[in-house]
Amino acid sequence: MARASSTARGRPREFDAAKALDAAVQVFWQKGYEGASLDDLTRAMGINRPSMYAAFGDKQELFRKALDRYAEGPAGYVREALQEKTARAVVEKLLLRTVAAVACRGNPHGCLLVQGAVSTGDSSICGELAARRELMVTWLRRRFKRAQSEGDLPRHADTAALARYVATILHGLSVQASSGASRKELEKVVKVTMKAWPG
Amino acid sequence: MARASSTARGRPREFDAAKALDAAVQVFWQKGYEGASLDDLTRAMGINRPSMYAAFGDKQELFRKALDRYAEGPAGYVREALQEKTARAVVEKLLLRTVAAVACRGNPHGCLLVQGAVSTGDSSICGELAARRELMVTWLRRRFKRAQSEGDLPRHADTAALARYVATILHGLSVQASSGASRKELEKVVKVTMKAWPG
DNA sequence: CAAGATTTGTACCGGTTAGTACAAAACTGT
DNA sequence: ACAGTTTTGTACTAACCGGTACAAATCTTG
Repeated sequence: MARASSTARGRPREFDAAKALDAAVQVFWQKGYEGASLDDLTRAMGINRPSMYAAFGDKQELFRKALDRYAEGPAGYVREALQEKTARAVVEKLLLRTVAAVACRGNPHGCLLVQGAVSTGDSSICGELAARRELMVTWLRRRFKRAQSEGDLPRHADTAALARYVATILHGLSVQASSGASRKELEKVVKVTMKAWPG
Repeated sequence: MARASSTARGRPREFDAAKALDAAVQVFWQKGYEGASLDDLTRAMGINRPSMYAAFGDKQELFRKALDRYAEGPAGYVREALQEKTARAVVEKLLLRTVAAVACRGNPHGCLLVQGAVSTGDSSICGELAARRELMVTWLRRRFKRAQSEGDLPRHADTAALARYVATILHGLSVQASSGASRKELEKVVKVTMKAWPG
């Protein structure tokens, strides 16, 4: 781990770690955790195996770092969406940006947190992904409670149920995209959802 | 392939092919296509490898037969649900039975069509699953069109969008279940969905 | 120019994968 | 009883998996 930039000793690395990680994200995104072999990964990253291990650790660690990177990059819109003014605006922005992300040309179809592995032999990875998906439910529930206290969501609304409902659609959109649904089709799904939204 | 029951010649097989296939369904359901190794499968099926190959073909064929079996068995409720009298009843029954199926104790959490593989190195399997998931959208769209002609769904409703919407929730429920959501939580999601359903 | 530190490329390791060859076993028809 | 047919169990293959040993290459420090 880079010694605080004091002075880098030894042979300097010849690749951009951030770019390499982005490439790894793409591979995991497309092939999932188990489907992505180290050959796939290192080829896409443009580095050889020992360089990968030195820079990122083993495959699991690389995957976790890819998840972090994904959350900041391609899925960075989630934090933005949660900051919208009303619960309705939060949901609409979250869903529309998700549609744009999962049905985008140039990117693998679907969400990495779903594509990565919904079931696998590696229960550690499976649990990690489940936990990260559950985080979305927690964020939504908190945001909806705030919305209640701010008056833009009915007081009788079941915030936990609504949060789970939105997360269900969110992850459902990912599956639809990986089934080949187009962006326009999924935008209609968002339209249907919003028409029914309380408030 | 069994010669029409004329007279079975040669050594008779010592296992029940249907039971063995059911066991394979369970393994694929729990571990996904790639995660399920032939050792896992044959062990659960109670047979050895050559017997499996002779009876079911290679791993892909076994998986396809497991999908067929799944559609008739654990997911057999889908056909029933589509025969309900109104679109609303169809959706409610479909979603509630899905919740019961994906969050059931004793069965792997989630739906085989999602758990099986949403992304994998084997694009053939991935496409097969995507196609089977898409079938659900087709069935729903047809059913909703019928509902329109029968008057229990508004004529201005976008049947394609509604079908995609319900399929989105359906597959989303599977992801939620594999993230650890309880049956009660998911039943609340269905409640939220139905409250917003037109008609 | 050395000495120490770090990265890079090659080549390998043991373990696991899907798939199969082959012979023994268990049946039916003659 | 014998020939023909099919299943069963063992043992194997070739390819691939994640991970690593090792030496050459490239840097900073003294």
